[in-house]
Amino acid sequence: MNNNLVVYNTLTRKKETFEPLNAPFVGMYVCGPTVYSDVHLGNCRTFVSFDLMYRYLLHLGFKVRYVRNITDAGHLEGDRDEGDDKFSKKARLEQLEPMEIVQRYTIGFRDVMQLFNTLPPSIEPTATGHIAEQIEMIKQIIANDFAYEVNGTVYFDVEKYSQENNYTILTNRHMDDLLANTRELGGQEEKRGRLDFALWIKAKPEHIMRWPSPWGWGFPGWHIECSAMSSKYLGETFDIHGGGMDLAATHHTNEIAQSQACNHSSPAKYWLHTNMLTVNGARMSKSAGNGFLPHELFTGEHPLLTRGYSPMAVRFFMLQAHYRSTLDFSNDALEASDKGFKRLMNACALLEKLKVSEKSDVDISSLRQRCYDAMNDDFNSPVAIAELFEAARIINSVYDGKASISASDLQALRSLINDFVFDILGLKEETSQTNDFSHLMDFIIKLRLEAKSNKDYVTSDKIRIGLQEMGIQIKDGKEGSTWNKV
RNA sequence: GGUCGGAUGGCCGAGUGGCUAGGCAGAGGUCUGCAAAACCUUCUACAGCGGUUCGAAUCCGCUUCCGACCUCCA
Repeated sequence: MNNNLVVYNTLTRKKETFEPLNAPFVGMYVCGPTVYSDVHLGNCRTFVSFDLMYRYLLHLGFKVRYVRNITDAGHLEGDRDEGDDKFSKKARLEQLEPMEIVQRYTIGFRDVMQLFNTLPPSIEPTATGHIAEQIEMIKQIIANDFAYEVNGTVYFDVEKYSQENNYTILTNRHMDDLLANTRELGGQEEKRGRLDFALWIKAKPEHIMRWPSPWGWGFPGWHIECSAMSSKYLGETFDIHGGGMDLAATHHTNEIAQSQACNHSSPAKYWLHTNMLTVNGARMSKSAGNGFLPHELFTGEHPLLTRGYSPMAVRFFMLQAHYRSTLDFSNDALEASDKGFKRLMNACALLEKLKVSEKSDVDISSLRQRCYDAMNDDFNSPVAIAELFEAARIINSVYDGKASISASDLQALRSLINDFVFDILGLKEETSQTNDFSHLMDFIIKLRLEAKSNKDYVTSDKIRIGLQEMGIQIKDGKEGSTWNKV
């Protein structure tokens, strides 16, 4: 197995050689969406980034169990231990059952993920489907004396935990500062420490989503679901835990604490965090109201966009930046990526039309190695894409008769494109109904060729310009004409 | 205020001690009935000020500016 993979581990704040606990098996847990509203593009970026990692690990030959949860219960509005969870609040607004909300946005999420050509996870567990596991875990944490119950609500005792453990191991903050800077919030009288967080929350009478527990009717706290589900499906310690950077300070910090307090073991060996998508330099987020919804992007129905961009062009745009960098979202940036993406895909399509020669003046194997080097360096897709544009240049040059390629090099080039462009980067051609359409186009192109050989340029231009207006571009070359959608 | 991360050419975005990133846009050329595409050549760069070094965009210090997290968010 080719494994020179190095990943940036948030836990150690440096790049480390990726060595699975139990190779060739890899356990990867990624914090999924909270399904109380449409996913915005920032969410999508995270899942596209982890899709890239998943695909690359699979390509390297690892047997990956990829678990990505659906959070459909318990997420509170704000850092309060009282108040509504997001599902019942949204449900009242829309006059729907909470599970109706969950169903609607779960389906929406999966549809969008499919449009972005992400592979489905191996397991997609829901929080509501794992209430029992969460209760068991809370019971164990109480038994280990790291949690306490007050009036039907169970809190995690952060200060006690931090006496024996490094609570802020993931973000390197000082406990003193945390204690000094935590906001004074209402309704927290029953907590012993101001950093304590809820594991189980007592349901108020009007609260719809509720389950019985040893502490009465309630619902799970904000972080316990991921601890319970990751350990259930991947074991107490697994290889990769991922999520957006915004989750590190609170959600992941608390997950680590819960797992340590429950199992006395660290949940994951490598913590991988993806950076934020920004708009005009500020983070795209639901609360900031600067979120782009996927369909706004695809249709172009947004004040900041001049036109729509296809899911694959957007995926390509995301992959042109490294996952740990912020990526700024703008019409100009998308425009540039869209053109580059089409250039790459057009070259890939030409691959089947190349003529082989005796000799080759291109070096495919070193190109392939450079693609591996890029991906092995913490999944550096932008560098890999730069190398693939070199492949595109080679393809175009051979097609133009300005370079030659041997049969074996052509085969190597084909497998390079297949492996990296389609399998690893997860890009795909977007032309729909290609089959019927292409017969038609062959016929039209033949007609135009006849007109051209009769020097009937009025007709040939009429065809070309007419097709152009329909979004189909004719390109005349030495070997005849080709076409593509614009 | 604390913690962390940034500042790269017209735009996006890699790189991180010496060697072209790449894409888009711009300029010139080849090809071409026209157009487009493609190919070739080319232009614009490392926030500022010091320091280390034979050599710094890259390391160190300071300054300025920006962002994220510390409150739900991927």
